[in-house]
Formats: sequence, structure tokens, C-alpha cells
Amino acid sequence: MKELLESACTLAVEKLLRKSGYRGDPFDVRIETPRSKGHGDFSCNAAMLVANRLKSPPREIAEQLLEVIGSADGLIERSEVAGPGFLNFWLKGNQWAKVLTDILALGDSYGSSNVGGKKKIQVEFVSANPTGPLSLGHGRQGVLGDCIARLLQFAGYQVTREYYFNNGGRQMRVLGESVKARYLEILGLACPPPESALKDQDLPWPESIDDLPVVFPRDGYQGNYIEDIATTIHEEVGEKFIEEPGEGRFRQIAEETIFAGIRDTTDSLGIVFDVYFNEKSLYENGKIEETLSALSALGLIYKKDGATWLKSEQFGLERDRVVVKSSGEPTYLLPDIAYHVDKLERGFVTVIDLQGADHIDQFPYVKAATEALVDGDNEIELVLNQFVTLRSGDRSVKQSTRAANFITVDELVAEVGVDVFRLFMVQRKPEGHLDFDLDLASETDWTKNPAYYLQYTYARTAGIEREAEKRGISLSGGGPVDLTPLALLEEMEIIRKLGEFPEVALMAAGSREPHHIPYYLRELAGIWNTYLQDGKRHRILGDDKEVSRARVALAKGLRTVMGNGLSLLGMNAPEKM
RNA sequence: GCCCUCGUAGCUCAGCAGGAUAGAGCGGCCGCCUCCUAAGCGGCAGGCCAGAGGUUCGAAUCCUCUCGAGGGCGCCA
Repeated sequence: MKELLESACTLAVEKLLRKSGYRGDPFDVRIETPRSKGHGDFSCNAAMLVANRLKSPPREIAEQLLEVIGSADGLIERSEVAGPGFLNFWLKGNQWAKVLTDILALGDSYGSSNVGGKKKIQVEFVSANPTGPLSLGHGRQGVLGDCIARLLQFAGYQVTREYYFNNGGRQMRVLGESVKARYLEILGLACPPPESALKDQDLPWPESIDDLPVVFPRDGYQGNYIEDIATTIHEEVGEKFIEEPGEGRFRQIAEETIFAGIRDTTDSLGIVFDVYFNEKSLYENGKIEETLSALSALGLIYKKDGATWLKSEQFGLERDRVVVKSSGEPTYLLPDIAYHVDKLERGFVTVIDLQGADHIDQFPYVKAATEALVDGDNEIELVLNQFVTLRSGDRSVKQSTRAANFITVDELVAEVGVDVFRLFMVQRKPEGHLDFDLDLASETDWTKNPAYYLQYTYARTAGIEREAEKRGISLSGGGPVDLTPLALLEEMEIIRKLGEFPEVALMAAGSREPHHIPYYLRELAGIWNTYLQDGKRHRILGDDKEVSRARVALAKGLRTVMGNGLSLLGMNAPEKM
């Protein structure tokens, strides 16, 4: 409907321009929904845009435009020129009925589209290495990535959710050694390092205490989960592993345990990955070598100080970077490039990487090198997400994996529930900091909690529909519902809001910004609850059967949109609360 | 020093392909259930949109600079 109006306005503008002999670029005429109700259902800024070109006052042009547009094939009830030259339009009532009819007919798929044309798109996120349980930063990224994936699916893309990990290298060795150290400590064969030395890098690291060696590595993993794993191993094998090297069974068991834990966590969040991509496979199938020689063939590689460098300055980037260390071992950069080449070769039109702010620096290098290697118009995109702080009262605690006090996703989900967790993690724009308000999230007075507010609105409406059934007011059967009784201003406003949903969903998908969805839903719920509350003026289930049926249809429309929105967020939509 | 992100109500944040009186939640104050879910609704208070310039019919939104917060600038990942 908005599209119809837009094309009517565009046509009118073109007509005026032609008359004046203008031959330049077309203007981007835009229809928007005005903030204020007094400004009609839709408004258009065309007259102001063109005024400069036509050298006449905008209001005058606006008048001329309105004459050309007329009723736009019976779409428009009334129109006016307002303010500096806005065109304001009021639509005919039956136009709104059409919107509602659409919603009821489409149900779950209302708001979805096929702009993606079933093209393949990939979202890579979380991608935490199995060195510890997921932190809140990972949790945020998990929810964000999953919501972006849901939005893209809704927009008609064929989406792959992917998790990239690296279970080799130094960090995994340190992990194994950390577990072994704790194991030896349990057996009384080693002494734990002093707290003070763990906290302060400048303090000396003791080799032994009370004749017991300190085995725990200086940069070891300090979390409690390490001791848990060591305890389990001890319970199962007793002293048998004393001679076992840290990077052997210890490393392996730790990795398996931790990875299983990570999968449990993502499962509990309702996130399902299609692909787990192991960095190691790039070594095994020769992709690393291939990538290196391909870069070399393009003259992008040189040797210096015994290392192999990427000429990234050629891409206009800050500096050149090492891809193979003098030890012969690749840096993270090379496999990362190889990985992205592999992604593009798998035929995705767009590859979206979610990355924490601490990885921002590397992305341009990976992108530039990969695009140099792969022809085609497919794209690599970055969605940056900043850190999470957990706030309670006046205390704000920054969450980092290093710190001993860091809270895991599992712990927070246990505290507030999945739905609240998901909403809170997704309701800020990705690139902004996120202050997780623990007090509000775990609010026992649920009236204050925004997650429950949305769900309650859904449940409340479902309840009304149940009551309608009970009273014999049914939408099914009895032919199409006559919607003409919906004539109140509030009702038009609700339908107009419902009509915005497809646009909001599309915009959120296109900008990779899921947070628009909760804001939209909150607004929708707001006007709907206001409507429901004023039961003295308009009850849904009243004496007039025809009016009641129409209003139940409105309720169902509301619940459909609310449900579709919640589903985009991966939240439950309860029928009862 | 250089780069990225962010500065909007007491707090946490929307709004930023420029648009008509700047929004929401939480917190504060005042009201509203013989009525389909009050897990709700209405109202009040609270703002030089960090600051200064510029671009134009029009700027919270675009450009430049300053200040402030966070992150990054390894042959770590």
C-alpha cells in the first residue's frame, strides 16, 4: 500500500519535472509514517526535494503535486499540504481492512519476503575455541548471530549458521597443562601457585613451595572448570595419569568436556549450528599451502627477518603483517584467509562474520586478502559487537575471560531464563556496549520486565480469543469476516502499526540489526494494551456480534504479528501465563 | 601517537538513507480493576541530543575540530 502511494508520488513528481524541462537524475521520493497522528497516515517530502530544482516555493509545488495525484486510484480519502511543504495523506478505511485480511491469510509467514531469492548466505558467530565455558560476550554474539540468521531466513535467504574453531596450538597446550597441574595438586604432588602471583604479572613466579613443585603454568587457565575437569579425571583414573603429558590425554579430555559444555549452552539458548568448521581441516586438505602460494602468485608475499609477510599496505591498510612466523608456523592470519576463501568458494553471496571488538583490527586484512584471491561479487561483511558488562545496583562488572569473577552464559541463563536472556542480549544495537541490567532481568515483579511484557501481551490476547470461542464468536466458519465495523481511530492506528511489520523485519535483516524488532514489538504492544485497557469504550467481546467478530479478527492479527516477531527473536510465545 | 566504536531524561538505551512539538523502559510522584488476563492503563516531573564550527529551506541525524568513555594497534588468537 505504501508502495502504491510511493509510485503515485514519484509519477507526479516526474510529470512536473518533465513539464519544466528537467532532465537530470530522478529524485528519491520517500513516503514515511509521520510521528504525529495529526499528519495523516502517510506523508511525503517530495515537494521540498524538488523545490530547489524548480525554483518555486515548496508549498506551491505541493499543491500541484496533489492535483496530479488526486485520489491515486481510490487509495486516498483526503490529502493536504502542511508545514514547509509536506504532503499528508489519509487513506480510505477499506485500505486498512485489506492489511488485516492479509495478515490473517498469511499467518506465520506475514512479514516474510523473498528479497533473498533463496540465495545462500552465511552467518558465522560465537566461534569460541574450546578453552572454557562461554562468556557473556559469546552469549551476546550467539543471540545476535542467531537472530540475524532468523531475520535473513525470514527475508528469503538460505542461511547457514557456522561455528569456526581451532583446537590446536599453544592455547590448547596450555589448557592441557593447566588441567594436569590441577590433577597433580589433587594428588598432593604439586602446589598451587599463590593467588597474588596469578593476579599480578610483575610478581615473581615460584618454582616450588614447601618442597612441592608449582606445575601450573604462569599463563594457565584459572577458572573453576579446570579443577572440575581435573577432579573428574582423578575420580576415574586415580593416579594412572601421573606420567601422562599435559598435552596428551589431559588436553584431549579437557577439550571434549569443554566443547560438550559449549554445545549444551548453545542448545539451551535455542541456537543450532549447521556447520562446525575446524581450522585443522585447512591444514589437512592443503588449503593453507594453497592460499599461501596463491597470494605469492599475486606478488603479495615477501620474506623478511626469516618470516613471511603479507603486503597488506598494498590494500591501503596500515601495515604489512606476518603470515608465517620465522619458526615456520603460520600466524592466525593465514588460516583465517584460507578459511574465508573456502567460504566464498562454497557459493555464499554474502558471508557475515560476527566479531568482538577485540578482533576488529584483523578483519580488514582478512577481507582484503580474501577478496584479492577470489573473483566474484560476493561479499564479506563484519558485524562488530562490543563487550558486555553486568550491572547490579551501582556495581558494574566488566566481563572478561581472564578475570576470575567472570560469569558464564549458563549461570546467567539459570538466573533469568532463556527468553529474558535473549531479549536483553539483542535489544541493543550490536556495535554498542551492552550493560546487562541484572536487577531488571531477574525482576520478580514481572510487570517491569520487558521480556514478560511482550509475552504477556501475546498470552493476554490468546486468552481473549479463547474466551471468544467460548462465547461462540468464531472466525472460522461463517465465511469471510466483515471488517467494516473496525472504524475507531485506535483500531486504524493498530492496523497501521501491524502493517509496518514487514518493513521493520526487512530493515532489521538488511542492516543486520535485530534490535529494531523488540523496539517495534514494544510499541505495538503498547498501543494494543492501551486499547484493551479502555474496556469501557470498546470491548472486544460485546453485545454486537458483528463488531465482536471484527475485533477478534483484529486480536488475531495482533497475535500473529506479535508471535512472528517473538519468533524472530527466538523467544517463546506462551498461550497462557 | 594512529585506528575503530560510543557520548540523547537521574539510570539503561531507541531514533541517525536530514524533516513538522526529541521517544521508550527503569527509577520518582498522582490516579485507574462490580468490566475479554491490572503481569495492565492514564497523567505529572525530568533534555542547550557532550561542546564548537560548517553544509541547507530544515541537523540529534551529514562534514571538520575539541573534550570524554571503551576497545585495538605482536613473528598471540
